[in-house]
Amino acid sequence: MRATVKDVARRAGVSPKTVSNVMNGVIPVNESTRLKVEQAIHDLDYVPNLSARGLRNGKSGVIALALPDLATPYSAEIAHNVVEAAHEQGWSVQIEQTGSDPRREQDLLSKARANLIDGLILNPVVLDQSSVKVGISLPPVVMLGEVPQTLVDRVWVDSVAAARAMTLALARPGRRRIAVLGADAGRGSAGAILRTLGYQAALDELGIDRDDSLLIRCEVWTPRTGAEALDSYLDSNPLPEALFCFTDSMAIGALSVLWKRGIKVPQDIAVAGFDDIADGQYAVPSLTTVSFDKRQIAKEALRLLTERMTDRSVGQRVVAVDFQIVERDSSGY
Amino acid sequence: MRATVKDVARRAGVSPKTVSNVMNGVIPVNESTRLKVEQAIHDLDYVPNLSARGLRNGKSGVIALALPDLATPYSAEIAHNVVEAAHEQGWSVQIEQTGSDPRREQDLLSKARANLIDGLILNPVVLDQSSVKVGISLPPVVMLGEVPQTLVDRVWVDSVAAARAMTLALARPGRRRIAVLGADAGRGSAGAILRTLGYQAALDELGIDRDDSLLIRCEVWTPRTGAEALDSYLDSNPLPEALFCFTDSMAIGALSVLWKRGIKVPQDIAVAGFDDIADGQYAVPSLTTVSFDKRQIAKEALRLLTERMTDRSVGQRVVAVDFQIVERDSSGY
DNA sequence: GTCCCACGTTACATCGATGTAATGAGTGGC
DNA sequence: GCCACTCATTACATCGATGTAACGTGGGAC
Repeated sequence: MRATVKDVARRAGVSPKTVSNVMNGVIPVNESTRLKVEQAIHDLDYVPNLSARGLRNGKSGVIALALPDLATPYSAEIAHNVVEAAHEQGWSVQIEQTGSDPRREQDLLSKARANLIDGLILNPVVLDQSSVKVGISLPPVVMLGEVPQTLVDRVWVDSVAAARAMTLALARPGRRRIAVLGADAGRGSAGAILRTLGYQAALDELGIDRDDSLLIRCEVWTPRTGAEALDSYLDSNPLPEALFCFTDSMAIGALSVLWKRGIKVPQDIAVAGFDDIADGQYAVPSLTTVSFDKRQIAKEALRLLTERMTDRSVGQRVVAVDFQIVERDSSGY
Repeated sequence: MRATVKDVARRAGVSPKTVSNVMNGVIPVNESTRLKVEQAIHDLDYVPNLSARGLRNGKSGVIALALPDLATPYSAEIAHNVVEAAHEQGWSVQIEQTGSDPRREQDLLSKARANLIDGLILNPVVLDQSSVKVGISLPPVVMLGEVPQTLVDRVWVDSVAAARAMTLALARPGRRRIAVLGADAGRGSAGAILRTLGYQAALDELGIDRDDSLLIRCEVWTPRTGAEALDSYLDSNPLPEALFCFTDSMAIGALSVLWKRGIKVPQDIAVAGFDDIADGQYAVPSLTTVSFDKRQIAKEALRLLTERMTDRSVGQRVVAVDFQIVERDSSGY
C-alpha cells in the first residue's frame, strides 16, 4: 500500500499538515522537525498523490498540446520543443492529435474544462474559429500559427513576410517563372492564403506578372500529396524556373518527383521549402527553406500560458517569432 | 464557478450519488430520473472533475509514453500511433522525453508512482536495466524495442531476423562487400548489437567472411551522426558494394553524403535502412528498408498494458511484431 | 510574576466524485 | 392484510493533500 501524508506524519511524530508544510516550503518549519519529516519521507519512499493535490489546488501541473498529426516532422519538432520547455518549468505535457476530426477538439476542450489540464497549446489546421469558443470556463489557451483569431493569445511566424522574402531570394538570380506548391484549394487554409499573399507581394515588387497557372494547389501538406500534386501538374504544364513549396514536407515529396523525372535540382529548377525541418538539411539536394526557432516558439507559448494563468484579464497578446531564409543546395546557382 | 455533482443533483432534485450513477451507468437508474439528470447536466454544462474522480478511483485515465526524442521521425511515428490507439480506448497520453538523461527516467517513474499515470510505455535507448526497477508500487509498464529485460512486458521487432533478412536481400544480386552503419561503439546499445548479429548470421550463411572494417560505428542514430560517420569512413576506406544502415534516419544522412561525393545510388552502392519512416519513401532515391506495422506495435503495447492493469500477477509477456523487407530504388539493380 | 506576542504546530474542514450500507417505495405470494 | 423481497435512491464516509483558524509554548518586556 502506498504511503500517504498521514503515514509520514505518524512516523515523524508530527501532524499531516506539517508534512505538507515541509514539502511545499511556504510555511516555515523548524529545522529539527523538517529533518525528521524528510527522514520519514525517505524511509517510507513517500510520493505525494498528484490527483489529490490537483483536486485540492485546482491545478494539475499538466498542460495539453494539440497538434494535427504527430507523425509529421513539423509537428514532431514543435512537440519536442514544447515538451522540453514545459519540463524545464515543471509542467507535464499531454498530447492530443486533432487530425481533421472536429470531435477531437471537442473532447480536448471538455477534458481541459475537466480540470485535468491547466492550459492548452493548440496548433489548429483549418480552424474555423467556431470550434474553439474561448468560453468563461476554459483554461488559458495559446494558439500556434496563423489563425484568424482575435481572442486568444498567439505565437506565430509572419508567413506573409517570410513568403515574400523567400520569393525574392528565389528570384534573385533572374528567375521569373516561380511556382508555388500548396496553394489553397478552396478550404480556406489560413497558412496557404497568407503565404500566397507574400509570394504575390514579392512578384509585384519585382514587376513580374502574376500567373495563376503557377499556383499549384494542394490541400494537405505532406510529401505524398505534394508529390502527387506536382506530378500531375508537370504532366500538363511546362517546367517553372523555381518551385516554392509551402512546407518542407511537400518539398521533399517534390524533390522525389523531380528526381524520378530526371529533372535536375537546382540546375533545371530551384526548389525551396518552409519550416526548416531537420531532414531538409539531408535532402538530396539539401533544401533551401524558411527557418525559425522552434524552441523560441515553444518558450513564448509557455510564457504566454503561464502569464495568463496568473492574470486572466489582459487582452489578446500576439508574439511574432523571427524567421530567416536559409539557402542550401536546392536553390543554388 | 464550475458546476459540481451537487449542483446537478440539486437542480435535478436528486442526490449526488444518483447523478454519479447516471454518468457511470453501472448502477441502474430509472428512465425518468435519468432524463431529469441528463437535462440538468446539460443545463449547467457540467463536466466532471477528473482530479476528483482520479483521487477517488485511483485511476487517472492517463498513460505516459516515454521516448528518447520526439523530434526523430521514428519516435514521432510511434507517438502518433500510440496516441491514436490510446484515444480509441479512452486514454489520454502524456509524453515524456528521456533523452539521454537518466534523471528524466527517474522523474518519470516518480510521477508514475504519484498516481497521475495509470501505465507507462517506455522506449528506452540504452537502458541499463538499473534505472527501471520494476518495483512493487509501480504502475504497469510495457517496454518497446530490444531490451535485455526479463521482468517487464515487451513489444518488439525481431531485429536479428530482420537484419539477417535485409543483409540477404542486399547480397542477392551478388554483392559481397556489405557494410553496416550504426554498429555499436562501445556503449552496449542492444539494438546495434542485435542488428549486427543478424547481419553476421547472414554473411555466415552466404559464406562471406566477416570483415570488421565494414562495421561503421556510430553511437547516435540520426541523419547528422550517420552522415558524419560515413563521411569520415569513406575518407580512408574503399567504397563497399552495399550499405545497411541500422535506421532510416542514418540512411537519409548517408544518401546525402553519397550524393555530395558524386557516388551514385544504387549503381555504385546499394543502400538500405531500418524502420520504414514515412520520409524514406520520398528519399532520393527512395529507400529500401525493414518495415513493420507501427500501429500494431502501439496496439499490442496498449493491450499488454490494459491486461496488466486488470491482472498484475501474470508473468512477463513478450510480443513480437512481424517485419518485412521493402525493396525500393536505393537497392535496385 | 504577569502579560503579550511570535512562531511553530495542530485539528478540522474542504476540494469533487463515488463505494457502502441503509432507507424507502413498490410488487407479488400466501 | 402481512411478510418477504426487489429495486431505485439516499446519507455518509472516503480517497489524499492542504488552507484556515485555533492552539500551545517559548521568550522578552514591564
